[in-house]
Amino acid sequence: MDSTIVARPRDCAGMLTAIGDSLYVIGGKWKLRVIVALREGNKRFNEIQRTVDGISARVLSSELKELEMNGFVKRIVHAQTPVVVEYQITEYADTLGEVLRTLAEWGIMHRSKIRKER
Amino acid sequence: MDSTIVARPRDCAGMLTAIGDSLYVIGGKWKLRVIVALREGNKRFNEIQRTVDGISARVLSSELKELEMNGFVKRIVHAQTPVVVEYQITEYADTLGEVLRTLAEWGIMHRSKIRKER
DNA sequence: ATTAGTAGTAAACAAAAGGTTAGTGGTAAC
DNA sequence: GTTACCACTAACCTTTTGTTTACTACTAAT
Repeated sequence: MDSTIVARPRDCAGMLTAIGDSLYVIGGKWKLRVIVALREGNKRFNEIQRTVDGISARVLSSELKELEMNGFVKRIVHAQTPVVVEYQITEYADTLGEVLRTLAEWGIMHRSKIRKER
Repeated sequence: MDSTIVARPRDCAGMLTAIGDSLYVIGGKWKLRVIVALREGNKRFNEIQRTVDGISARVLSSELKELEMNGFVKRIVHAQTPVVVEYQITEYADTLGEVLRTLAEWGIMHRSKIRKER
């Protein structure tokens, strides 16, 4: 048993720092989308770029570096002709499963609400 | 029974558009934090600004306008001396409950992981 | 009488995020 | 022999986001 606030941030302050922590790592326009693309089994740079609609090579490159630094992705270089680079999703990225699920569900719900309102 | 893809986006394309839809509305640095602050019962402009650490008046003002446009917040003006403005969270904002919960839980988990790694 | 709180807005600016274009050096298909 | 794919990256530019300061016009406390 621990007495520190750890599991359920019902209080506003705890909720705010916890959500702040999440957004610091997986916030922004692209990070979650790249993770979703990789969960499907996509692996190569251009493949990811084709899957994640609208992302530029420059931005994808920097997002992948940050995702690697945070332990969501492993970069594997096959030093052959031509150089093939694989991006592999890690087990740690699986901890985002619920976040992705609830976000996707909410997105679907919201879209259908908008459709009805027109 | 409907045959359209609606409930569970296991496929990557559906997941990507659904998450895109969510981020379009609740993405960015501040939106979810302002919603969390309002869920606690906070209501007035300066009160929200004090709760959401780091937000400037200008940004809070524009975030509140967007949140109002998207149906998460109602702005209620009590035209008295001095003018008091209440920001009330709507029922629709409650649909974000699960999203907030999973994000907060992940944030807590991630922080403790980082702590262990040091 | 000064200070602080009420809810903001305008202006000017800085910083962060993102887009576009062009290019590397090699292979492989048409 | 031209085009296209591979995995990027540098340079430059635009857009978005955010900060700071100052200001409104009135009230309540010290």
